[in-house]
Amino acid sequence: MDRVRIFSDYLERKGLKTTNQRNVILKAFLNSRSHCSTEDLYLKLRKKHPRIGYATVHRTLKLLAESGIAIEQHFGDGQARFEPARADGHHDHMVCIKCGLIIEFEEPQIEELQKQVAEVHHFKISNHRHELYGFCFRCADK
Amino acid sequence: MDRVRIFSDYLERKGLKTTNQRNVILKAFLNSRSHCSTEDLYLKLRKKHPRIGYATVHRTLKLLAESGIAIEQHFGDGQARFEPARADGHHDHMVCIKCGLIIEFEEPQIEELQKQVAEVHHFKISNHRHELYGFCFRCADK
DNA sequence: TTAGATATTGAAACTGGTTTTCAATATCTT
DNA sequence: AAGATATTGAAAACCAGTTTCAATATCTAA
Ligand SMILES: [Mn+2]
Ligand SMILES: [Mn+2]
Ligand SMILES: [Zn+2]
Ligand SMILES: [Zn+2]
Repeated sequence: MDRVRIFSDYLERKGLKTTNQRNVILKAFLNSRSHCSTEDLYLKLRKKHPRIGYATVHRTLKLLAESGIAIEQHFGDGQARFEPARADGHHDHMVCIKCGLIIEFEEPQIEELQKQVAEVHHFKISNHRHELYGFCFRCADK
Repeated sequence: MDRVRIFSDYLERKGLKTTNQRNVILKAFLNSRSHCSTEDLYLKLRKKHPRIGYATVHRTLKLLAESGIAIEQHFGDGQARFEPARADGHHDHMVCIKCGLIIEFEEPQIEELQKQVAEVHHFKISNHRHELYGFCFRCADK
């Protein structure tokens, strides 16, 4: 289903209202490069919509995360980043600690193993974070 | 080698000084329950050493992390937690999002797979985080 | 041992991303 | 169209963490 629809359904279910700002922010978010911070998106929006406030951008990103359209990431630099959830499912990240490059990866065997480990401890996983920090191909050989 | 010695060697190597506060904080940290925040350790210390300041506790925990004696963790509640590094090596965590219980796990196969994934992308891992969030055995069945 | 150089300390101020407040405005329901 | 309710943007508050600074402690070299 269309993500615009998913969002308006979510809003209705929660007794919230559809507004112009929310629509504009949703569209800009979906077209944005991945892993953008509130600040990133706010600055990008400001060009065409100078009256939208930072607080509204951040509130809307939180709503998008709650509705499942956005995934909130924390890569250790102290600011939240958001990326559109993918239809093709979950992925994890490698983060270059020199240049900031983010590489995405999927490894079904790891997912399976972590599921097994959780079962051993009678732990019910609701989500997880798996991040590799280090040097990308470009930064590795200095 | 004794961790007290490791720390004083580290301080000397960096041109820093051995002080009473640093010794007291190191000992309290090593005896503390794992995964304690600066606040946790500060409050614990205050009973016997009411003149030690919060800033000194936090500065010392950072030094302990730099020297390899402590590992700094972030479990998504916005505050850093520290645990003594183990002689028996690395481990990862499951965090109960209801009661806060932290379960530690080691899974060499996952470590090996993540190493392989990194190699495919010519990425040189310097450290990683792998955390499972969900419900512990006690909280799972409500 | 002592004097000078240097680092540390604790309290308080500051930082920066995030969250909340609040009065004005927009949306929704009848 | 009017009343009820939610949203908005600017500014203030929040809060873990970090920095500042004058007083104090540690270290080094006579
Ligand atoms: Mn991603
Ligand atoms: Mn641990
Ligand atoms: Zn890089
Ligand atoms: Zn629990």
